[in-house]
Amino acid sequence: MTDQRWLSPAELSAWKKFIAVVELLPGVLDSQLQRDADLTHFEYFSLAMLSEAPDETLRMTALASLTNSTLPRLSHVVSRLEQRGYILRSPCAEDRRATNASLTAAGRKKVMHTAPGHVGTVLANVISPLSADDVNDLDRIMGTLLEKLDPENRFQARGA
Amino acid sequence: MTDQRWLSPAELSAWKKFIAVVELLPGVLDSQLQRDADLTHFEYFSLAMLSEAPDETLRMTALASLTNSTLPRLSHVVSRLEQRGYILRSPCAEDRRATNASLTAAGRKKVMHTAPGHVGTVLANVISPLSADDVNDLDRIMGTLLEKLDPENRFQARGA
DNA sequence: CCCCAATGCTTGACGCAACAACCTTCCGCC
DNA sequence: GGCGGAAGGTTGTTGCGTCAAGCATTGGGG
Repeated sequence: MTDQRWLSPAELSAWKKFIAVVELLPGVLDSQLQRDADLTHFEYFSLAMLSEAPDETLRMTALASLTNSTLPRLSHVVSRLEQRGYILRSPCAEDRRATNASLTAAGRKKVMHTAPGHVGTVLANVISPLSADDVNDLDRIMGTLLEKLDPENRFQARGA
Repeated sequence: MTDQRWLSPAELSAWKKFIAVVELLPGVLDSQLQRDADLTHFEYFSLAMLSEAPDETLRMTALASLTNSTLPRLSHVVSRLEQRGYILRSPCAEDRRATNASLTAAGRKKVMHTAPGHVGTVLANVISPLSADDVNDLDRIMGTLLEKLDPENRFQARGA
């Protein structure tokens, strides 16, 4: 904390732009999903993780790890998604403390129906403005940062 | 929305990592500031913007633009910071609808005292892991994205 | 000169996230 | 085999962000 180095001009420039993007991007994603599917990005992401899981089912803890959320937060969100009919909770046979969350047919349909618009937003706002080289650089840089921010690789548990 | 292109493997890889960082980074920044200064990143950023402004004073609208927030949000946050003695509100002479927000002496001290730790966190988690080339690439890529996400350049009103 | 729309900001109500407290089940150990 | 601690989830409370009004001021057109 007494590491009293400041940022160089080049570093400061990059940092300011980076933090601006970090603040703005979630709003863009959330707005589109909210408007078109009445889902937050976190809700969509949770459903998407389930849709990619074997049997479209995950333990709460596993899903919390994949979505980088706390268990209490996930529990609340899953409760809402369950009430809306997208997710079904069931006790886990192997460990009776645990709860499995599974995608319902309606949930699967919701994800499939929502994905194109979301992907379109990502393309329009992030991918399309960048060149192929930019995308590679972005991949490399974010990979480096993830090693710092998420050492256990919980978030990126699924392969590149 | 019927632009039914999907993401290429390279794009998908970059996107997954990027979104992971976007989700994780705010938490890292907020945690450090909360722990060491009892401030959210947004509160710190607001104070920092004021500290760089002429007379350490800005109209609410101008500050909202710099911090990329809505006016209601800013109004609430400024109310809290005012109660804590870091900011003073005063009516604007030129336009009696407007409100000026100024840094108090305590607010200035708070920013000066908080900045080093915050910069240290940024260095440790974002800048240090990257090479000089990485930083340049990051600057270029985020600049490109900002043109899409913030066309009016409100967020980056101050020079690079 | 007056009216009316637009601007600048504030306030109140509601929803979601973080934190803490709690209950249940599992497991290691004696 | 039963005791204590750890792991897995759920439930309340508090705090912040968003949205919808609302009030005051300004500026432009009749």
